[in-house]
Amino acid sequence: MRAEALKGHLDGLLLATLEHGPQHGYAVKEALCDATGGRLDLPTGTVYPALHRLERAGLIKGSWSVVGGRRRRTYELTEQGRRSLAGARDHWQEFAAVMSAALGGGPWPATN
Amino acid sequence: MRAEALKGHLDGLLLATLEHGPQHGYAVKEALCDATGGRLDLPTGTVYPALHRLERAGLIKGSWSVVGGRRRRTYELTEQGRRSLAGARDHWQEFAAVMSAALGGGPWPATN
DNA sequence: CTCCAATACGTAGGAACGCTACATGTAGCA
DNA sequence: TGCTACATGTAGCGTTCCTACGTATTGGAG
Repeated sequence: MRAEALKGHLDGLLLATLEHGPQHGYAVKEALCDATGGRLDLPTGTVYPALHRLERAGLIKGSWSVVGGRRRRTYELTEQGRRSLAGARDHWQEFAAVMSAALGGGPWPATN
Repeated sequence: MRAEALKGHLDGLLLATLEHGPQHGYAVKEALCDATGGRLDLPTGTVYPALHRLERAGLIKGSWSVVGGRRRRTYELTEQGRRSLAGARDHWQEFAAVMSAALGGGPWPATN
């Protein structure tokens, strides 16, 4: 998967992962990997800065804890984050429609 | 549409537009605008550098001409460009599948 | 005749993003 | 002892698209 392809779409993925409940960064990364059958195995250098960015933006809220001797920062969606996730889903629909219209080769990936 | 969303996906769109036949830059921009119902109205400062990039990469081939007193650079797909377009479509399918799997809220945009 | 929009090309500079590479530290197993 | 998995973090880089210009022609509105 091309690196640039993800740009602008990562935030939505992270928010969507946190929608299932509070998670720490490493768990988010693993959850995304699992949800996509290993096709989206993000480097930690991508995940952590993105989470920091989301927290600065007020879309998620983090809190430190220690589990099994390891420190964790657990994040959960804020109300604003929930709204942003809904917006991200809308934007994705829009973007996918535009891409499919312009890229051609079958409007929607049929059954795939 | 968020600016970042397009990153990494523009090349495929340009190649797909040129698949219908040779076009000059401005016409490509207009064609994309039309194909998407005006939802993708790219600035020329995005289109021209992208075409230059594709030409440098050997995916398209340009040639100058003059029509109605205006100089035009008409581009057409190279064989390599055709292969790259096929790859771009595959990558888009893959990417869209990953996004839908992780973003949730209905695997495919249903009937939309 | 003048002005402006549309057509048609171009570049410079900036902002944003994700990745690579590295650093730190714990737990657990061979 | 050494390695892997877990868990977090930052600095710097490369790519990409956008904004804001600049140039030039054609043709229509006023």
